[in-house]
Amino acid sequence: MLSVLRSQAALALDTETTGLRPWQGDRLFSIIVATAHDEFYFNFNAHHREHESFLERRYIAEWFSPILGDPNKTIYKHNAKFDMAMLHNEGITEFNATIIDNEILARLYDNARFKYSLDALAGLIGHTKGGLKEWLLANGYWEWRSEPGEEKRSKHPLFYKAPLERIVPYGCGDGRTTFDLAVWLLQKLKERDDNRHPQQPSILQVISLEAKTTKELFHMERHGVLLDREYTAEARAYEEARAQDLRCEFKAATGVDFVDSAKCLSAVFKQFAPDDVARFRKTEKGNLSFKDDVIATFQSPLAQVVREHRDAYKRAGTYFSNYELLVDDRGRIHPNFRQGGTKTGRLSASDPNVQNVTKGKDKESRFPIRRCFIPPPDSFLVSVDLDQVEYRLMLDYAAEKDVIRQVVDGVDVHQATANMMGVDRASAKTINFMLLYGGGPLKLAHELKIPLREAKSLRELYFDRLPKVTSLIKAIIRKAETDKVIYNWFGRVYRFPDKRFAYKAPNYLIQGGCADVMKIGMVEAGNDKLLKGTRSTQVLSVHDELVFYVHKDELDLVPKIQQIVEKAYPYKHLPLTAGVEISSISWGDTEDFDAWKAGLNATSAL
DNA sequence: GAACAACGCACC
DNA sequence: AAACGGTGCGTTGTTC
Repeated sequence: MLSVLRSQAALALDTETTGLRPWQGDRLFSIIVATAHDEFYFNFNAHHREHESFLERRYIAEWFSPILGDPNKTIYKHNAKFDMAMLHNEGITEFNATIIDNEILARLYDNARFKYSLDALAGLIGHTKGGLKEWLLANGYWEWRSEPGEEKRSKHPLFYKAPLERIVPYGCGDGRTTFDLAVWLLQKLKERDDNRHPQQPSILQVISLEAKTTKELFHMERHGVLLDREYTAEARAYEEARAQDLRCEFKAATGVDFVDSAKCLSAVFKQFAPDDVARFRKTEKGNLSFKDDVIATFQSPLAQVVREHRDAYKRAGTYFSNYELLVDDRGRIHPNFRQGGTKTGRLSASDPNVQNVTKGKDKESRFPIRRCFIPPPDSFLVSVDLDQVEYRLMLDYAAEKDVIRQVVDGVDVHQATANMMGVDRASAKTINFMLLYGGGPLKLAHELKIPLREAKSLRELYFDRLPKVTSLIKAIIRKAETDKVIYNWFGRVYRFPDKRFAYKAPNYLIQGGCADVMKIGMVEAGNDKLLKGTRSTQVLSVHDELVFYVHKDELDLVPKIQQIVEKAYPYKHLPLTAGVEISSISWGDTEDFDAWKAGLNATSAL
């Protein structure tokens, strides 16, 4: 059987596991391999020890390392990084095979589907996923379990206890679907590619970049980011106490138990702050809105209590306590970077979402959240951040020479726009955002707090002074409407079957274009390339920012990383630039790299 | 209990 | 004619 598998150029591989937390103790108990014609079920489940398909767990690495370590093999998976993590737990460390993730292929095939689960995609090739979960729940193979940090319990299906006559066909079915789906998607993508305009870059290079990105992300996730557990615990306690005090204050003032819901707030504010009621705005669904910018204008001090409570409660819950629940026993957090998570090609992050960690004014708070994330003892935390990458890409695409000349000379992008228009920088920045996001005059008027008439004439002024950007945006929308498909600079494709959404096309093109710049940067600067064999590593990606741990003896890597990221985009008119920040303390304490270095030299000269 | 809608809010 | 893009996550309240 092994020689059969080792002779295959392409295999689908799937695992079955005790749970969804590879870094917090869950283990695989079976491996399913599918070839073009067959499926193989490998059972490592001690629960089925007596069954003839049972194998000792220690054989996993011996059997599967040669397959996953073979650079000439292609492995198809669904949610590849998860299986890689589970395999890594069994001692498989080399992933030299090309790993193709169906979710990512499916995004390239059609970026606007509602779901990308194996279940949802199986329909594309006429397969249906077996409903083992439902069967387990209905037949007593479950137990009550509560999520970490949660009180309420829910029924948890016990896959590892499932009878073999159920789980083997189920697992093999998934393996079959994974293989066939990958073949089908690759075929469809190649057919399209063959019919593309000769000047369009091939989708094959996008697929190849994504495959490399999968490995880099796996490496980042496996390594994880170090959590300052003492700080996090202290911060959580502080914010929880603050929230508690505010709830008491609310109760004392109103006699009502605080609940942050429209029901509670509307009752309370109508009674205690009738003057503010006049200012009430409505939500999209026509209900009373209690958004921060609404209640910030309230006269009633109760509104301030609510605002404060929201802040404390969110910091304690969404950030600090969540980190404590997700940290492993080595003090590391392993965020999940979802490679097929967005319509544009960006990454998304979850468990925790490290891409929405508060920034900016958060630095002045008692416990800034970014301080939770620290470098290891002998390393620095280095952040490389592309400067206004979306605007710059748009200017380069548009070849808007006058603005570009200013920017190349060192003028900030928004200031350069402001100079062209003869308006202030803030207005120019808002307009740039509008353009990038496809906003209309109404939104512009709202953002700048000016009458609609003025917003319209401001737009006209922009169109007049930056004609190249304007015509670029119009051309992209027109192309999306007529061709129903557009390609970014790297060859990533976006479909617009419905004309009504063509206004999103410029945003997809720019946002997704930047995403590919960053993916190239990640791979080139990553743990398989520049950082291979070093004591430094890449740890996080936040859209236009990459975060590294750079060992103290390897600081010469910093300018190299910076250069790689800046050079990732082959510009025509306007090069990209990246800012570098560094800290020996935390993500919340970074300072400009050059200034830091100058300070270091000054100190050592003493 | 589970699933969903609605809301609000953090980021780029 | 009119449209601000892309995310993840926590809580509340409703419904089955």
